[in-house]
Amino acid sequence: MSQQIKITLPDGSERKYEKGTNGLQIAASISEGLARNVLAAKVNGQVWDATRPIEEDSQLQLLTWNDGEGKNTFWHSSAHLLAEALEALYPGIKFGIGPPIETGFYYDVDFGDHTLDGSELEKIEQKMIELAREKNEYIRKAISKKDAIAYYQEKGDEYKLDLLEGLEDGSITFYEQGNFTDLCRGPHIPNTGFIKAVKLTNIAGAYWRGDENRKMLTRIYGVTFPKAKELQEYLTMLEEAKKRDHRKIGRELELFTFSEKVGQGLPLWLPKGTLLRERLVAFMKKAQDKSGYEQVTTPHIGHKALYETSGHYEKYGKDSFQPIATPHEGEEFLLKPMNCPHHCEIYKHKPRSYKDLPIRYAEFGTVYRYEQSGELHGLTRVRGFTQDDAHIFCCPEQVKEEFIKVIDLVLYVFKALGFEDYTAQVSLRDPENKQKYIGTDEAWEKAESAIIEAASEKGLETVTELGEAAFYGPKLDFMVKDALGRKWQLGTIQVDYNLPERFELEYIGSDNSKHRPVMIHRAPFGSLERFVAVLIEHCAGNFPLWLAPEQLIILPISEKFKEYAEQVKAQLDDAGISGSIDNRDEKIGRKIRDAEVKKVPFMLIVGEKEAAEERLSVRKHGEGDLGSHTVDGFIQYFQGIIAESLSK
RNA sequence: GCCGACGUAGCUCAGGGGUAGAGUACUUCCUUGGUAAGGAAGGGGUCACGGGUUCAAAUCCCGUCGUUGGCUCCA
Repeated sequence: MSQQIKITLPDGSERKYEKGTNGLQIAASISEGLARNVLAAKVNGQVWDATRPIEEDSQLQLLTWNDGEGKNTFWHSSAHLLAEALEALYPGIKFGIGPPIETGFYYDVDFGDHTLDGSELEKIEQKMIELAREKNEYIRKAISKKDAIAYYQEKGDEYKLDLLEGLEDGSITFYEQGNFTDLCRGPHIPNTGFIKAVKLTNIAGAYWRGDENRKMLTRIYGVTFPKAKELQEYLTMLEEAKKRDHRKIGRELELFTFSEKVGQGLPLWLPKGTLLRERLVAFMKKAQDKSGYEQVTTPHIGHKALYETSGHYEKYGKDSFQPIATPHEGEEFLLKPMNCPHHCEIYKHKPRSYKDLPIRYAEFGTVYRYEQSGELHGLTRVRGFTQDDAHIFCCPEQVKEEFIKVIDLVLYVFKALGFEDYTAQVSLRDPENKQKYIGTDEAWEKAESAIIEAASEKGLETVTELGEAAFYGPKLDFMVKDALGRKWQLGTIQVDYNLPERFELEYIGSDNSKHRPVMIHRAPFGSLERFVAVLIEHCAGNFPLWLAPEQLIILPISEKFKEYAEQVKAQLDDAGISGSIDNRDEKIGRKIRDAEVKKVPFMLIVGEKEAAEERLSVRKHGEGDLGSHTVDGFIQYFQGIIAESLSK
């Protein structure tokens, strides 16, 4: 007589099954459709193969493509399928690791002498589809460490042997599908037949174990789907994302450019891009003025001694732009990589009282950092950029309150610009590796708890990363994704107990003795460059009216109405609204099309009717004809939109 | 910095051992047109740069620079 086990489903219902029944069988007992879609089973909180027998009473959740863990399992199994195809096509190659990633999976492979060409990917995709059609089961096998080592020694795969070294005997499993066996913890989908659509997206080099001193393997990225249609949708989405690429839109809208002669990673802002920047700067200055900041201005270079004092020279000197020497005296100056040392010296220019604190110095400071050439990317990663930087000098008791105020400012900025989808990351130091950081344990602990408390008081949802702190202090970063889903850090708030120490900053307390202030570095945009890049991708170049570099354009029906167009322009100018006139010898349809393509928010069409009635035909970008308005009426409407978006 | 790919007109791209092509943009002319492309003509490129092979290189080879997808790094 067989034993029964009790299975509890997520809805709380309980069912009895024979001991040793697997997730797939349970699914089949519920519905055929469910059985067809089950990728894995979550048994008592652990993701298992759907085909793995369940031996005791358990909580069970059947995972499908709609579950993140289901997708992960699917892609992980796809990585194995890729490996199987590769082994069939390139016998003798060696394998590193092949995990699922946010979208898809990759496998790191050592091809020996062969260099994989992008044109070979199609052949590999076909092989994968061919193998998928065989519907080979993924078979889990426990194996002893000794046997596993023997297997890979025989195969000559030093990477798998390296991985095995870190594994404990008794917990090692192999997974086998078709003719391919891989060292793997699992879990996997029931069989390869679930994989219906395959796209290998790109090839890249990747160091074994991420260590640049080890061998570089060939990393093949791919993505797979249970339905061909979903692959099509994914590819369409990628194409749409490419259209939002800030590099493309930046060129088309004439916002910025790069020049080989000027140097890589050094953006050149064109007039329209500069206007956009200036609007952002004005916006930030206004918000900061309200929050008690004072603007300061400092030079682009600073004496080497300044950075020796700050500690930056010791830490980054070798990997920075090298010092600039004076011709005769041989004094050395550095291009400033950050503004804070300068601001510390401003703080120091006179004695400070506790009554002066907090002091908040803000500067749109342009800094220069030597970024590795391979790391440069459009405006998101450059070598010269302008931070919306500020440093708050306060007494220790004020840290949390100041921190909260800065969070408010960051959230205000994000809201005004429509960034709703961001993550807030608290970066703490790596407790295992404390010597990487400057400063005492006590100071670090104080700073870290101030951040955590401030974030929680603001109700901010945060993720915490150990080891991601700056060398001088913990921080709270705001990250936003670009069009292609790559994460970028924008706003940052960082507590610093270190620089005040190094610069010997002081204030006189109410007890008439000297005390050390705490510094908070903060930049809500992060850098204007990166912010603009992400903003462009966020709105696909359709900037909110108050930011648009070209807010409106007047389109005369024919040259007969040029004079009236000029008159309208003058009226708008008087109201502080600037716009140009399209006086080209083109039909109105053409002028409208060109303005639409340039994403100009408003088109004001003026012809016989409008000139006679002293009115405008208003057309809104992306929406079309808004009908006839008086000039004053339009001005009110226009200013109303701006006022509304800035009042949020 | 490392691995791979790419570099032809302002832009998007075709071509490919025998001194360069399209569309678009630009200029001029015709047209004076009412809500997403009116017509015609014309100008414009050391085919990234430097070497090599060859009777001949934009094309093949090597190097440099730049761009790009990753990796590593990121005050």
